[in-house]
Amino acid sequence: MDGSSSPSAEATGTVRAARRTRNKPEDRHREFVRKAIELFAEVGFEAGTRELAQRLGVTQPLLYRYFPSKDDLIAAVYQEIYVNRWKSEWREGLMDDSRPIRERIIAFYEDYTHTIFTPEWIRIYIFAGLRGVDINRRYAATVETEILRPITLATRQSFGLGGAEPPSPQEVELFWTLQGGIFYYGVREIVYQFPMPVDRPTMIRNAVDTFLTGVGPVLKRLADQETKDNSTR
Amino acid sequence: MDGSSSPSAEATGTVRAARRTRNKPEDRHREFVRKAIELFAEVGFEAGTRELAQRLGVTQPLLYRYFPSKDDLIAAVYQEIYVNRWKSEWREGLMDDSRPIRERIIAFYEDYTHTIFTPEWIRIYIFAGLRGVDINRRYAATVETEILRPITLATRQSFGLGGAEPPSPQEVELFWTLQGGIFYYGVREIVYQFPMPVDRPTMIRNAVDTFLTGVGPVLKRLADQETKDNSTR
DNA sequence: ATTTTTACTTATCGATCGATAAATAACATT
DNA sequence: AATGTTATTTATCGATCGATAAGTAAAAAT
Repeated sequence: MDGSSSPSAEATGTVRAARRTRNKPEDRHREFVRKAIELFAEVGFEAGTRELAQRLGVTQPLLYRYFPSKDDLIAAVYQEIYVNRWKSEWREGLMDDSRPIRERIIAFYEDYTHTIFTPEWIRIYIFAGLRGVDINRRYAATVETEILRPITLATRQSFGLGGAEPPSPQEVELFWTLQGGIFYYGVREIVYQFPMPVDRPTMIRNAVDTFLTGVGPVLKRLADQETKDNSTR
Repeated sequence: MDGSSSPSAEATGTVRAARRTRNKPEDRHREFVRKAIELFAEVGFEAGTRELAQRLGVTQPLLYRYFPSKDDLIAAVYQEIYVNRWKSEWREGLMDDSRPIRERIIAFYEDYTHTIFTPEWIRIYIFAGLRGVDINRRYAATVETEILRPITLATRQSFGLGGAEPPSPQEVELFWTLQGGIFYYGVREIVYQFPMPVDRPTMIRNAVDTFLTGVGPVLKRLADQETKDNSTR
C-alpha cells in the first residue's frame, strides 16, 4: 500500500520517521481523549489502539504511558462525555416557577438535544449500553432525579394536582416515554442516518404539546388511584 | 481451566474427541443460526466463530461449510429475526375500523412489544444500527409504512379530521415519538437492565392514553397549517 | 459388499490485537 | 556545558481472529 521498505513497520503500525515533538502531559492526555472519542464514536470500542495512535501521529505504545490499559482510556472517554458535559442549569431551568411549564420543557429539550445529538454522544452511549458497563444505568438514574422528577412535579403543579409528594413510578414512567421519544429521534437521525423531514425544534414542540395536552387526565387518574390505594390500605 | 493435555487443542478451540454425529444440512443450518442469534445477542458481532462452534459442539471450520463467511452468517441472523418475525396481522389489526382506535393501538403495542422486547431482537437490532448496515433503515421504513401511516390515518379519522390524503411528515413524526417512547422502555429494561417498577401493559396504556388525548389539537393545528400552506402556495 | 458422496475434523496460515521491555532523544536542572 | 529526567520510539511477545487445505469417517448409492 505504501512504499515503506521495512515490513515490521507495517506490522507494528508505525507511521514513518518520527516527528518527535515533545508535549506537555496534560495536553497529550486531553488530545488523546479527544481523538479517542472521535474514533470510538465511529468504530466502537473494538477500535484498535494502533488506529488511534496513527490518527494522533504517535506510536501505539505511547498511549500506555498515559493510560494503564485501554479500559482506562475508555473510562476517561465516559468521564469527558457524560460527566463533564452535564449542565446543572437544566435542572434549575426546569424548576424556575416564573415561566410556564410548556416553555420550560421546550427550552430544556432544545438545549439538551443540542448537547447530546452528536455522533460522539449518542453512539458511544449506545456502545456503552451494549457493553454492559454501568455508565448507562448511572446516567439514566441522574436523568431521572435531575430532570424527570423535577419535570413531573412542575407539571403536576401546573395542573393543580397533588402537593409535594414524590412522583410515583407510574408518573415518572410517563415522562420517560416523552424522554425516550425525543431521544429516539436522535437515534434515527444520527445512528440510523434517516432523512429527517421534520426539524428538531418542530419535533420537540409537537411532541411536548401532545404530551402536555394529554398528560393532565392521566395524571389525574393516577392521583385518584393513589389516594384510593392509600385509603384501602 | 480444563485438563486437556494438548496445547494446540486449546489454541484451535477444539472441544475434545469429536462426537461425529452426522446431521441433515437444513437442520444444521437452522441450528447454527439459532445459536448464532443467541451468541450475537450476548456479545455482539465481534463474537468469535470459535466460541460459536464450541457452543454448538462442533469444530470451527464446519461453520464455513454452511456460511461462506461470517458476514453471511450475520445476514442469515438478520433475515431470521427481522424478516421472519414480522407479523402482517399488525397492519391489519390497526386498520380494523370496527374497533375503537385506542383499543387497536394498545392491542398492537402489546403484541409488538411481546415480539421485540427480547435480548435477541433489541440488542442485535442496536448492534446492527451501530455497524451501519442498512437493516435498521429498511426496518424503520417498514415500520413507517406498515404501522405508523396506518395509525396516523386511523387516528386522524377518529378525530374527524382530514380525508384520505397521505400523512404529512410532521404527522408521521408525531407518531414516531410514541413509537420511540415505547421502544425506549424496552431498551431500558433489556439493554440497560433497569429495574422497571411499571409493567409493560400499564406503561403502554398510560403512554397511549396521554398521546391520544393530546394528539387531537396538534393534528388539528397541523391540518390547518397544511390547508393554509396550500392556499397561499 | 463395495464404491461414492459429503459431513466433519485436524492442522495451519496470515493478520491483528493489547501490552511490555528496552533504547533514544527532547527538554529541564544545575 | 554537563547531567538528569522523561516523553517518545523501536522491537517484540502471546493471544486471538477469520479463513483455507487436506485428511477422515459416516451415510447414501450402486
